[in-house]
Amino acid sequence: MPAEPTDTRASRPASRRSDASRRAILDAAFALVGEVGYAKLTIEGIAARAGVGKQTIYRWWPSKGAVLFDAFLALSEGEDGDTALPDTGDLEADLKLVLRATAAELRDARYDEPMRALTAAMLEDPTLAAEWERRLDGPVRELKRARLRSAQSAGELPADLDLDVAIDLIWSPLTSRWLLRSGPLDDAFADAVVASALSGLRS
Amino acid sequence: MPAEPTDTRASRPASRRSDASRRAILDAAFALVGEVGYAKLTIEGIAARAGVGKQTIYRWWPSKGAVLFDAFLALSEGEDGDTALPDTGDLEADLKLVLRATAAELRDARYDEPMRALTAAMLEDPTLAAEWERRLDGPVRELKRARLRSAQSAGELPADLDLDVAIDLIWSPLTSRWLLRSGPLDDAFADAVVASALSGLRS
Amino acid sequence: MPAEPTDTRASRPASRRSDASRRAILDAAFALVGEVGYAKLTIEGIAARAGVGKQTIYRWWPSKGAVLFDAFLALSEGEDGDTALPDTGDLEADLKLVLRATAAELRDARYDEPMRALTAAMLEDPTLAAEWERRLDGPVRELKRARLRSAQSAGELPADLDLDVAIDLIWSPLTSRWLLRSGPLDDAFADAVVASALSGLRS
Amino acid sequence: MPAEPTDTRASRPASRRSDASRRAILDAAFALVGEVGYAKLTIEGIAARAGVGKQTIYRWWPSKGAVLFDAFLALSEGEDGDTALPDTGDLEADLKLVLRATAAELRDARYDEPMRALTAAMLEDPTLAAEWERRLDGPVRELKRARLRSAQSAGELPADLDLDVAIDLIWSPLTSRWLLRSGPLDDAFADAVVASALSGLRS
DNA sequence: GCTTAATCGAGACGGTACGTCGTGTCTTTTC
DNA sequence: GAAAAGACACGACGTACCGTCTCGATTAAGC
Repeated sequence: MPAEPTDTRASRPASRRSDASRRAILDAAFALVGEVGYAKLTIEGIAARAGVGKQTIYRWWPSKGAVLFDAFLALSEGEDGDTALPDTGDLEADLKLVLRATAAELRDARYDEPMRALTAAMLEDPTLAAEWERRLDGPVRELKRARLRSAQSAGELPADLDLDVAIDLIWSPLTSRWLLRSGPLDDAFADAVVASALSGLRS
Repeated sequence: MPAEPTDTRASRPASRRSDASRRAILDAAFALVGEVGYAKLTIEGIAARAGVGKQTIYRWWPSKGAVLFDAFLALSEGEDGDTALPDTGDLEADLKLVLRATAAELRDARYDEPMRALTAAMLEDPTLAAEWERRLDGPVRELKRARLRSAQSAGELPADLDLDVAIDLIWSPLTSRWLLRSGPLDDAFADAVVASALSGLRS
Repeated sequence: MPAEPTDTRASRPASRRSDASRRAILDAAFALVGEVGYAKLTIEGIAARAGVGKQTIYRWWPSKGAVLFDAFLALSEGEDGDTALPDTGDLEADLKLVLRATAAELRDARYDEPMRALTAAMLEDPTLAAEWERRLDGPVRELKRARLRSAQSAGELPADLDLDVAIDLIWSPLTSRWLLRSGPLDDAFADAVVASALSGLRS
Repeated sequence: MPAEPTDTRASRPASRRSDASRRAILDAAFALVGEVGYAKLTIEGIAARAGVGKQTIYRWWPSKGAVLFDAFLALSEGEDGDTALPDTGDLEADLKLVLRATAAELRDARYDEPMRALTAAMLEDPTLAAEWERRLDGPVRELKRARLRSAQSAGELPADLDLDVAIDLIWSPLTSRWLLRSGPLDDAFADAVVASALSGLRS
């Protein structure tokens, strides 16, 4: 994984690393994985597509999974406005909104294959999974926690609720269906999951 | 994937296929994937371990993922006693029992890596995922549905409940945590998920 | 090599060997070697072309070279009228006639590639070469010797001439040029070789 | 075949080709073909023996025959002192000397099998034969021609003699016997061929 | 502004595995 | 009991990538 991602704004003192090559590699990796899938993604292919020597990739990344990972990071650094989940005071409505948006993204052809590839990479490489947890999933999970805590303060959720269990209950049905394509990822499903999770299956 | 799995009892007249080789290949694949992981699992390695020519694998399976898949099938055909989920009349207790058992299995070193590998294979090959759905996950899901229907009859669950959503709500937190190693898979987690899913987070 | 070739006219008592298959194999081998060359000639290819099981070939021949060899035998058994070289009393004229005919045959596309193939087979397999010597080249060489002996009787050649050296001197330039394609195989060359061999390079 | 053979003395700027690997491959090919014969010579075997990746062979040579060919070239580049045939003024004696030496070389176990293999390769691949003609046989033939021309100047041979026919007449009996093992390659044979060729079979 | 060392593109290298083809042996079924 | 058919263990094919290693040629730093 690349040394330091977040302090791009600041100094960057000692490195003569070519940013043009870095971007070309990341873009090529993202584009390629969407075309051929993770299994057929190769370092050589990325290098050729990016117009870059193989060594330039090996110098900065330990594996194709790590390249792919950084391609995702670069993507989310582009947007990254979402510093918080919506909080209108109506938890159920807010969650439905969020899950519908997530489902839409997972249905988007541009992201489906690459994210599936990244998931495959993490399945086979625990260090990637840990990095994902630290850099992307962790922060997002904290946002989710914050929204649920807000609901606790508002009395919408019990104060002693285990937030990690709650988050899994709300979000994992979506990712689960997506990963194994075991059902449609539509708004109705998102709504049903939120409603059921909040009110319980028992009436 | 081999043509006919279930009619092993009957004739099998037209094929000169060697059953000894088939078993050796399946066993070797299962053992190897536990040792080296899915990414480093190779057809050549399986053939060598099984004492078999590569062609014998290529003749009957289209990919290493398909071999792995059949290795799992062979495994579950061995046991296959579980024709139903426990039904004591107490849904919550029964589900806790089942989820605890599932969690235990996912924690078992003998199955963790191979199942992770199979999941990776299915992520990269939709036809494998479909086959998995048809042959293993589908039947199991039907057992789950049956148990929930029984609970509906007993008045433990509302009659108009969407059973597919319910099943996802109950089981996906477990698989989700397992896949990305995002938390412990202990009995407490299993219990908490079942309780929350049934009673709702709002309670 | 097949057991007994020459007594085909007579009994054939104990063998249930299929003559149709034998002919089909020999024809297929001869045709195939003309199309793809010796290196790419395969037992499987011959069997497929002949509509015959591989085992039928392995049962009766030890190698693809042996099959090819028999294909040639079958060919020359068809003709085999030439029980003697022409003997008009004029040795030089007779030899020119014979060498021109040989050169013409070597130029014939139908025989060039197959004979080249057979030569390659003999280069790599001394037992084939020995068989060739015994069954085809030997008898032919005896015909040549007979013609030269006749010339000795007629006083055209010295009585103490080493006939084997003489035969090599007359015939090997032709085969040599043919094998390595080191020059044209036309009538002029044949004539020049005969003239030079008989009269000597010195004057 | 490698691009430039003769300008080894000069720069060689543009190629990053490893000379150590090249030599190892050539040596391995020559050694192996002497041990197992041409038919059982494999690229894989050469690579293994040379301690080299297969791709390094495929990168620089189109076939095993071409490798073998270069192995011979490398050999003859080592010696290559023979810039002319002996010329004592006595053509017959000189030719006997040369043919005896050639016969001795063909009898030498170190060269017999490899040269036979190279001949087989050329039989099956006309481009190899052409290259052989251009690089080895051609120059040698020029030396022969030069010696015969010298004999013409000295009045030992007629001025209008076709030198190509003469060369074939003198040298092909030797190669012919060698190739098909149709007789002994001793000094007596060499002497008889030279004497007969020069003086003619008709005494 | 000059130099000098890290980085770049390119690509050869020793390897491993790919998926295919042919070998020679074997077994099963048909004639 | 030979023949067609074809599965099998084996081994080589020729290709694709791996990750490492030179090669000059930029190229940006610090002297």
